[in-house]
Amino acid sequence: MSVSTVSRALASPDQVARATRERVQAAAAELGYSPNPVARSLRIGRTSTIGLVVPDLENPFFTAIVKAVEARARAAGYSVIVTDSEEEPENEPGLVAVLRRRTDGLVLASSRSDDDTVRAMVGDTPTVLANRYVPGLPAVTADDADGAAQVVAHLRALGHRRIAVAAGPVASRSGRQRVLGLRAAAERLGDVELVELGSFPPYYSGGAAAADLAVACGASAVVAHNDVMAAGILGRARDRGVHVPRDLSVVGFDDSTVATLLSPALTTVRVSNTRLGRRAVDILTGAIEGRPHTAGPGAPPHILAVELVIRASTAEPRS
Amino acid sequence: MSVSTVSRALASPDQVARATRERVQAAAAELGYSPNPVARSLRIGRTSTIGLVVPDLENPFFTAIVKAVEARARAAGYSVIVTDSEEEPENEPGLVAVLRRRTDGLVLASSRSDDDTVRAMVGDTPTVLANRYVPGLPAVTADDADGAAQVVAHLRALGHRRIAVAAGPVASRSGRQRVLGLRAAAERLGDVELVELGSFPPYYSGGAAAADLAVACGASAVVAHNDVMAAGILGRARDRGVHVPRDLSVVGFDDSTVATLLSPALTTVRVSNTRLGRRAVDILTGAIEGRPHTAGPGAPPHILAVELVIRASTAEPRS
DNA sequence: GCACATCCTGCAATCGTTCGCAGGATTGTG
DNA sequence: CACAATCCTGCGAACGATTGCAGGATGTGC
Repeated sequence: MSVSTVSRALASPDQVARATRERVQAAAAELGYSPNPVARSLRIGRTSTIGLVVPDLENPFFTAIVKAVEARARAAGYSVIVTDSEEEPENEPGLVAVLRRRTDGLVLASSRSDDDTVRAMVGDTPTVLANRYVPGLPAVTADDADGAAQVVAHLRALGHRRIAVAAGPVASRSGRQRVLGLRAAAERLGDVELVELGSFPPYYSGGAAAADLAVACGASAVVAHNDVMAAGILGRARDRGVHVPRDLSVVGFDDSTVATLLSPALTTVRVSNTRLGRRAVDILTGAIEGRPHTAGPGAPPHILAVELVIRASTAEPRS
Repeated sequence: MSVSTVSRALASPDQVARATRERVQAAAAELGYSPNPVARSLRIGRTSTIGLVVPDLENPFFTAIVKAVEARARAAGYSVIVTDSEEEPENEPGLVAVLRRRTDGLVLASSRSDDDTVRAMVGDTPTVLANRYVPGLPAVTADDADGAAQVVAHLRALGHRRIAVAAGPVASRSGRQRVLGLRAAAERLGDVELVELGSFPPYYSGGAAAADLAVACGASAVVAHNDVMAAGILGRARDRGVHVPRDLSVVGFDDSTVATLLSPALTTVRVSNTRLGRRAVDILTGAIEGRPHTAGPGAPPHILAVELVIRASTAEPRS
């Protein structure tokens, strides 16, 4: 029996006679044989592997993406090579360059590089952007602006009229969208005043710093760029004897795992990175396998709905 | 010029004349050529890729390992394929089977499978266990027992004499080691009494459940299996009006990112999964590249020292 | 019994490298 | 100038699969 027959028996069973096929399969099972994926990749030109680049593998915001991407890719028969750009834009091209050679396509999460650099480094490799938009490339993002609008509506309904914003890094797409969304919503409503603070580093320390400014400016509520900063606000407020939510309402973004761990549990905008990651993989595998593009070039980004999760850190203002 | 010359010019520059070498390198730079890693892997029989299996890619305990493994592997010229076993032991053999074919070696973090299954599924693939020990396989673990001893010493020094333990899953190696270590330390000291509660699921909810039992049993301090459970204890204590640390001291394990986010900030045993992941990769790449084994078969596991980080959740007991 | 269609199977090329081997070019030495 | 030693370079065979193509075996109909 020749290797070609074996190959066919395993890969396209209907092309070989039943007797032969069964003989092959029995032998394969007995010997524990399975085709060498490296050789297979070389011949067919596909590796069944995708690459994922994130700025920080330990940041809960990204770990949710990693988990979702890995799960979805595995379900679709792909392995995932992950890399950490360590928040440095200049690391990205190098990482992408090695990934392009070993994978069939890429998911770039929150790329910190500018539009042209992104386009140049991915070249013609099938690529999907997550939480980032570059004209000409498929992308999936959360509807941060809408989340911001929901936050403003929620706080206003509770009676807040003066709301502080603890902004995150300006380089972050979602950071900008969130501030823009809050600003737009406040203007639309007319009777709520927005006090923009920052920007702050998106860590606990940044939140702590913002807390003092928020209290000082007389706001009855503060919206943080993300949950971790909200944690910093909570911690600093407690240290200063400012009671949350009685004296100050606090809202986060992301609904990361810490949101429920804090006390009071955090009111936050849930951006489902699980869905985001899944969707990115679906689009990517579609492009790789040549299925009709859900996202042609020039298509708008897929925007996922977000959801305001109300917990214990927001309440009516005191007076 | 033949392909072999090009190959040599790029891979082993000293084997080709300087003039040719420079000509090749110039051309390669101009055309943006680099050898196809897939073909290379096929020929030399190595993929420069390692596989990493973790029970949950989103659990902060493991994300620290993922981050460290990826960083160290990248520095050593390897890519990392990650997979999530979803806390199901029965998923592991399948994942390992596909990884073995595509990678040069594996890191198995906190494998949930029993010893024989672990040995069988990895076969002769170079493998390093992280936070798990199976006789005959290289392993690196944290010194949980010592961490437990440090906790007991700390609490006893503060004046605690009745300490509750909120145990985690019995299937977890570190879970067992921690309880065993606490028990041994208490017995050694003689004058502190250990009240063992649980086991509980290692989540916020498990901690909350443990909190009530701890308060009821009259302990002045409680040691949780990990930081997330400690967060649950903190949250439940606040809801019930039990003040931490005045009425109850709380200690966690892991020093994960949440430890500092909580308030009061958590006293916890820092097990450096960064060092753990790094060390695992060092041993693995050593084995792959045939360097003198730091860990021969039958060698004891590498045990990393841990460190008690004292923050605000422990204090002298009230009376 | 023959022509023809159908179905399988094997041959051989191919994917893009690496590397042992041999031979040509170059250099050095007497 | 002859000869040996040294140094490069190219040839061609792997690595382990997939797949177009051709031909042998088998089956069908008349």
